[in-house]
Amino acid sequence: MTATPGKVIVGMSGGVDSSVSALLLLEQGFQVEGLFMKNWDEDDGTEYCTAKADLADAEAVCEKLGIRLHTANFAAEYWDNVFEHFLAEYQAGRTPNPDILCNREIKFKVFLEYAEMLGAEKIATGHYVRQGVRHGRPRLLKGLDPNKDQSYFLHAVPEAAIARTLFPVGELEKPEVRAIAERHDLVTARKKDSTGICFIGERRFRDFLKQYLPAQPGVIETPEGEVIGEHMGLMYYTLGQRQGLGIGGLANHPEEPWYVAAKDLERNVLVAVQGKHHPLLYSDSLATEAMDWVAGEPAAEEARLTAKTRYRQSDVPCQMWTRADGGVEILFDDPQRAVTPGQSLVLYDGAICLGGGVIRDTWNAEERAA
RNA sequence: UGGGGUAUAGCCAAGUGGUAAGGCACCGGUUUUUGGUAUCGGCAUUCCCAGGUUCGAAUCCUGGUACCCCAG
Repeated sequence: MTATPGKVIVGMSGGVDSSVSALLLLEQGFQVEGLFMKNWDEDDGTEYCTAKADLADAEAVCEKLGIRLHTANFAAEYWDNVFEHFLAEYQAGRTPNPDILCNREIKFKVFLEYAEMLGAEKIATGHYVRQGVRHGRPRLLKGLDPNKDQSYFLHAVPEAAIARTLFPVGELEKPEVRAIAERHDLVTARKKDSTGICFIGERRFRDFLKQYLPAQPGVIETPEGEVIGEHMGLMYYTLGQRQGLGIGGLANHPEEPWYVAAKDLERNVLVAVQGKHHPLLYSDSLATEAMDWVAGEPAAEEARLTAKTRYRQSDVPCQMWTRADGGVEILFDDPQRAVTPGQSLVLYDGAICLGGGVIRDTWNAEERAA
């Protein structure tokens, strides 16, 4: 179908950010329509209710704004292109970030194609990111509100998809967004921010994973090999984790909490250390799988940049080297806590999000020397 | 069945006559479009049991019980 100039489809989640995005685009003169996606077929009653409530909220907002709301179900694509990878990663002992894939594979691919089919020129989402242009090319920039910046989640989206997307709330801070919603009497104005895996929602994590993967219990050891507890299955734990270890007070050990330092898949042993800043929790270098460059290409073969190893941490200075296999190697100026394989390293040049890749290996200074 | 020691919350552990510290674990809230992290709050009317002394006992006395150590 030929694109209609000025026609934008907004991904409406039923939250305040997408609600205000649609509103702002209308005020800017775009021909706006909404799309509510349901990409997870519920397996229990509780989630069914929240998805239903979200749809109802999206409908209410669209009615208020006088725009049309489409609905679509991409559950098959979500399962094949996001969820199966998610499960495979857990099975391999890593800690995946499904929402990064969800953006690349669903919101900025399937949704974008669907919007094109509806005759839209562009899509829009409620993400807190901005766009800029550098050397004549579109750039993904951090959101203005440092507390809400979501560029980490969009680093794997292709440059071309970013160029066709509008991010109306990226130039705002969250309180302003809520104030705008309040002023226009949108039902989502005071709705709590959603959390949990996108489209799946908040779950009791262990119970959720247990439905898909078999758990193999084993023991928890110190790095010295002392058995100090039992784990319910390595996949339930991630590096740096404190909650859920169930290790109480031990005679001849300090009164400090225990954290996951490593997973020994071969022996099915979880290795824990005591104290939040134990050296074994830190690493100063890493290597990634093949990178996704939202900026189109690596800045250079070697560069001084900043990077995040997880969402909601401030980016820290590092040295980057590209590798022939498409991955990069990173050396941080300062050791970073709980850098976790499966999570993504995302690189920044100032406010520009360059791209990122899944962390494959990590090392500390001693390991590099060896 | 000789001697010695210890019994306080799920765990570690303060407290030796004045009305049960602290930590870990766990549970709940907040933060958060992953998993985590962080943060706030909750968590022993009761100190192995039964008597006794005392105005008052986890603390002193008596008798049990359990576990540990040494020696047999």
